[in-house]
Amino acid sequence: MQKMGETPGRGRNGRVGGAVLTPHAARKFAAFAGIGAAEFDQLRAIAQFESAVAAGTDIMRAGQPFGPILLVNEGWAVRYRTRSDGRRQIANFILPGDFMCLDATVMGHSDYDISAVTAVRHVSFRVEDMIGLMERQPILCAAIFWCTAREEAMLLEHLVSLGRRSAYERVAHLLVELWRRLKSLGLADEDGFAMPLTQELIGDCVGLTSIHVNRMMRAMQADGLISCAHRPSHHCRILDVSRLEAAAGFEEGYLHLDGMPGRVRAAFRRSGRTDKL
Amino acid sequence: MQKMGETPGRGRNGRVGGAVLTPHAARKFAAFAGIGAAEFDQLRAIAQFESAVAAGTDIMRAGQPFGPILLVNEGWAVRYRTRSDGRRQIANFILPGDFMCLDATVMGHSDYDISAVTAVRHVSFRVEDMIGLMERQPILCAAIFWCTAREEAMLLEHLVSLGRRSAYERVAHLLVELWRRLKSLGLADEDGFAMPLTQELIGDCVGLTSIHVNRMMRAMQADGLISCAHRPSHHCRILDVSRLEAAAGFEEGYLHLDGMPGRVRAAFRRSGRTDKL
DNA sequence: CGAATAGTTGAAATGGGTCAACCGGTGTGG
DNA sequence: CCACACCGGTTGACCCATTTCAACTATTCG
Repeated sequence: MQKMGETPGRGRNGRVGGAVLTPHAARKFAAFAGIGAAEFDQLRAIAQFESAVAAGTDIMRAGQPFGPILLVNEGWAVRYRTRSDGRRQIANFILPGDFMCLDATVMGHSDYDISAVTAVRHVSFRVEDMIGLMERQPILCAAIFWCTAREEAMLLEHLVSLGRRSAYERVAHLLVELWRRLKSLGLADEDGFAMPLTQELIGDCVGLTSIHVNRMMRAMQADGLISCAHRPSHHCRILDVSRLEAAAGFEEGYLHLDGMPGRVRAAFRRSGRTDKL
Repeated sequence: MQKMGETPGRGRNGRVGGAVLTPHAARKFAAFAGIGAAEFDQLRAIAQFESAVAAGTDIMRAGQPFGPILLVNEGWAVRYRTRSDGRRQIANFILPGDFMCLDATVMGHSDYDISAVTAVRHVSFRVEDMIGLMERQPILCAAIFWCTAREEAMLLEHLVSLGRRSAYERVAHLLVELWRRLKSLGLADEDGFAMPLTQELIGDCVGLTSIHVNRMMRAMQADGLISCAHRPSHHCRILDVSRLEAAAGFEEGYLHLDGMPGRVRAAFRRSGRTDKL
């Protein structure tokens, strides 16, 4: 969590207005909200430019007024809160295709920090543009509402972990969740994924000491559930998915992989005006 | 958490279409989103009827398809998740003026349970009506979005409690939060509030045993921070607000008492069509 | 080469859980 | 009207999961 500031970098594809979006968000919208390419293009049209920030950079700071809404093209970020004594609690990890600062649409300032875990590339949307689009295209409004509802569902499951799961279960649950999310993005293999998190980040996420996270992960290795390699590129391999999920008490319902129900989609489309851009 | 079912009761004021809404929601909307009486009346117009349920009744069950969106007129409810082994984690307490099942606008089924802590009166909104209204009146859409964003902010603070606060701090924090919320509704005195929660509910909220909640509350009494009376009507008196808040590590920012920023309000109103009901 | 970062391991301390008993009020049925 | 059961709160003794403190290793970076 270091110096603020981003390389406004409009990288290799950084034209203003209609910046390049990585396909993750489009796939997510298509799968869950039935958003077609034509509709998604309207979102793409108001994208401002792409920025690239280095690992460790602060992207948003608690108490500060919101800037633009951001959509991650590549890389991992963390959203967290810091207590006055310096102890930290991570709310969630932000992966490609996830929005950051969506609540800028209705709130003046942030009550959380976000910083880049790995190098991150993201595009910006002006709040006013986003509001305008949501009004013109109710189905996109629904899709964005869906994103926040799903995020809240994941936050609730996280709460269950902290309140009612053992240390072993918490770590296992986090690993399964990350793997599932990455797999749905096409960013994980069948048996594991590239793991950029330190044990300290994991601890700050699941409410444990990094030391105890270490012990739990070594226990899981001893139990034949996972195997982790740090060098050269941190990788986490899941040796037995079903046993790991059982150990975590994992139930996938909260990920809402079933998408938006038809009747809702219909209600939102009824007055959609696809013509009027 | 007992039998499902509500008395469709359209109580003493239960006409269909424009049921009576208690002023809590209107005040909340006015204070935070700048929603005027005329705009709020459009919400009132699509309210279906009022229902009354007894304490302990299940209002929503995890895995079930959503019914209508509900707005609490009176009473307390809990939203929680139950693990397969029966352990329970409470997400939040629902007070007068709060919506329930707002995510029915974009999700098919619930991943949480809600049940009535006290007797509860609430009004229903058909999902389709709510979607229609949000499209016609962007500023009401914003207000509802604001409700969910604020709920998420409170959930995040709750996560901080479970992950990074001691038992004593957690209980203190919950008490302060409840008192503040009730006070902003005009439902608490300067020095305390009527407390319908059992120590078991408090424990399920803050991730502790009811036994340990008891110890913490007695310690807080011994420390001169609070004083609780069970009979006849459970009441919690706060003896020293600032010391209690200090003990809790309470920072009010996450309650977002400052409301929606003007520029957002302006953006949402720009295309508002107040005429077209 | 030396410093900083991440992981690993052990021993001791502790916060909160578990088990068990008891109390007081309230409601119910005989 | 009383006896009894039940629920919620209260307290104590003991136990164990996780933290804390401390040391050591391997690796990367300047």
